[in-house]
Amino acid sequence: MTVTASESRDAIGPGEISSEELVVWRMLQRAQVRITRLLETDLLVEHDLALASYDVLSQLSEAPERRLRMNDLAERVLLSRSGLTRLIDRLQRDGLVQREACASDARGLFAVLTDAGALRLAEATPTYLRGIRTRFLDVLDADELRQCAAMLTKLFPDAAEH
Amino acid sequence: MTVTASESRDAIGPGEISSEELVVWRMLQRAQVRITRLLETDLLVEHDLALASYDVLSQLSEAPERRLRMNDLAERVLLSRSGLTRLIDRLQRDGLVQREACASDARGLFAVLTDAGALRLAEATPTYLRGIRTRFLDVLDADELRQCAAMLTKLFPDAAEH
DNA sequence: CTTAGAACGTTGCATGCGCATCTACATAGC
DNA sequence: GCTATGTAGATGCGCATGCAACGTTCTAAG
Repeated sequence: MTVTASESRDAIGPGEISSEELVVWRMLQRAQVRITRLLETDLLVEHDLALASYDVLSQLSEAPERRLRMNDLAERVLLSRSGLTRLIDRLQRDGLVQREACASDARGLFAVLTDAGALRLAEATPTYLRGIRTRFLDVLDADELRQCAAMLTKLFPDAAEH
Repeated sequence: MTVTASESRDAIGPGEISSEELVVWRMLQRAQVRITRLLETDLLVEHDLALASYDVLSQLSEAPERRLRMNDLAERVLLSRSGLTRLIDRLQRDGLVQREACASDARGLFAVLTDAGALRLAEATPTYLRGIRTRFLDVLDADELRQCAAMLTKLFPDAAEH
């Protein structure tokens, strides 16, 4: 079952995938995990803020009236509804976010960014941007960045939203 | 820290990052998370195998004598040592892997792929390859794949190993 | 109006992970 | 040889997450 790249362009299994292609996928996985971890530890060390928390604050700060419905927010930060419930619990406990009822739908709640949350976000943002720049953007030139964007758009046509 | 100014006309913060660049990063995050989740649920549904478990089996199958030191394996699958200890516990309980002492270093252990593990891997591999192909490889053409590989190599020069 | 079904958010539960710590062994310095 | 430091792997613990189930509220069919 060892994947020996004997046949150059040949299929190595039912998937018709060359070993070079597989390597690209593995590299992508490794790169993404490693960059994300570096970013997260930066935020944790310098601002005691998890990456998921940063994402929530960031999304809220860009939303109209600094508020989003729980469901909507969960989708944007790629969390399950229950996961977001707990995360908002923590952020609310820390005073960075608060819940507000929704007038038009009694089932719904808004997560609203507080002033303290906006401040915390502003403090952490330089760290976040620096991390992305040094680990990702600086390494690629303008052409590569365009190519990257094009590929990502093909991979997930709706990924550009938000 | 190297400031290789990406020459962005509309720098938006202390990090000198344009909003387009930030969007690329967000898209990358979203794409990676979503592809990984789809892949994982495929494996879980069809073979009751987590992605991390698949990675372990896969790495072992490619290693000489189907065995790797715990430490080495942990690095390859991007897991902490304790995380790998528990994962190998589970795989061993399921008979897919077993631990063997290391002759040259009494502290060390090998994780060894069993025949049952190799079989399970063989069963799951078509699902895995199909997922990567349909969600990733099929979407990109040969040029894009080369560009992708080039970028990843720049991002992590050592990411190509294994 | 009534009722069935869907949607929103929360909760119980199980899981999987990382950090700090521990023990056993290895290696360098004396 | 003997001690000090480092390394391999396991363990206690806490935390974050997802799934399934629940109550509440909205919506559509009759």
